Amino acid sequence: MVNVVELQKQLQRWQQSGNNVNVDANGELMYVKVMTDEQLETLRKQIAVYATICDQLIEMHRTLSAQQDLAGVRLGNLYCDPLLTSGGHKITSRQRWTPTPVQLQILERIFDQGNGTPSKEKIKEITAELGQHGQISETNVYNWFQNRRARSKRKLQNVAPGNTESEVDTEVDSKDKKTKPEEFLSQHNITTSGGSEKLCFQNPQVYSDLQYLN
Amino acid sequence: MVNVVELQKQLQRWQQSGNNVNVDANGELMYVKVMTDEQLETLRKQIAVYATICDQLIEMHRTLSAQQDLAGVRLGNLYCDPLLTSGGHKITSRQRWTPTPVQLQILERIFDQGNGTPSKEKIKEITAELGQHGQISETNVYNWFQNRRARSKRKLQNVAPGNTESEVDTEVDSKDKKTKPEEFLSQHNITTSGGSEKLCFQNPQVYSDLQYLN
DNA sequence: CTTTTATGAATGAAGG
DNA sequence: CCTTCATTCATAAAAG
Repeated sequence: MVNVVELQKQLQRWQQSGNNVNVDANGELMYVKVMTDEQLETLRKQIAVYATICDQLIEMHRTLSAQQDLAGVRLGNLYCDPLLTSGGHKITSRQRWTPTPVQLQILERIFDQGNGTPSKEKIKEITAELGQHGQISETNVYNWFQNRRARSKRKLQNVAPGNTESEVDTEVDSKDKKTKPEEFLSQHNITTSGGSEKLCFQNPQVYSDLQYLN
Repeated sequence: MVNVVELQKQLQRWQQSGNNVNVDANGELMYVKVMTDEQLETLRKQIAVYATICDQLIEMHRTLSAQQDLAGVRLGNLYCDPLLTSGGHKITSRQRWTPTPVQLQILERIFDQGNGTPSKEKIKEITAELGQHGQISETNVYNWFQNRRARSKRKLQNVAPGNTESEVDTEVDSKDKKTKPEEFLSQHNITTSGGSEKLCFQNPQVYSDLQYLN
């Protein structure tokens, strides 16, 4: 196991050690530090490992944060004001559509008309109408109806059941929120391309003293 | 600007350069490589930068993927409730497959390769590969590709108007998923603790030739 | 300000 | 393929 966080320390130790020698390289005298081939190879390997880690992390980040990152890009119109920037507050606040009271009213009315099938055509019409009362997109309308139907349906299920069975138990079950994310790292040990050594992050050190974007 | 990906190359160049000299260090002759203090300091700085990047990425990853990641990691995937005998209380956990970060990454990569043909054979292969990173079935893979294609296709809707207007309309493009995440990195230039240099990733190199966990 | 709730959005799966 | 549904995630809004 090559511990990554040791890389710097090791180099530093070497740098501060007494490996200084006088060298007569090109005919003149130089004062340099010396590294054996073995030391050099070790260093090279470790750097390679570092590079691999960075690549992996970048890729993971890209995949995982696709939506969030995109959020900043995709909704070009969010009134995401130029953030206060004073306290290092959140930079990319994902903005989601919120229907205005008028829009909501219209939507509810349409929904109550029973036309359970908001076809593409309908969606366009509705969107156009609501657009006069605030910014909106067809996707918003589509989602609204989807959610509206699903939730009204679920509501009925909760009230209706002559629940003789121990069936419906989880209505509010999925409310756990504060799970800690430490574990993920333990799954990402990797192997250096040039060797068979494994490496891992030393959590306490890696997670501490972090001061980014500042 | 110190480009991080140059670190390895630079070291390699140095390693292969003709800096070999005979040194009389301790009274015996050694054949070693030589680094000037300047070179060494440069290397040290770059490694420090690397470390900082890793830390930042880890932290960002942790922050951004807190919930999602955990979902995948903490309970692998659908976890069969073996506790069903203990009391009649069944734990209705998740019944649907959720790709782990690694799986998702692989899937995205395959998808991006343009081979829009998830043939039977391919599916089997992919499933086998992904199976090493978490439970998965061929159906999962099939569905994933179906959904992925269908939904990425849907981003081609309101493109009709040659909308040169400064109209605040672009909410509809929220369906695009393939926007490049380059930007996120540009926001995370950092400063080395010992200096004032900035650094950034050279995207093409960093994002390419990634072959991890293999 | 912190916690809780309501709800817009994302996505795996099913049906045709 | 496309549409639709069920479930889950994330966040604006409300409550404390």
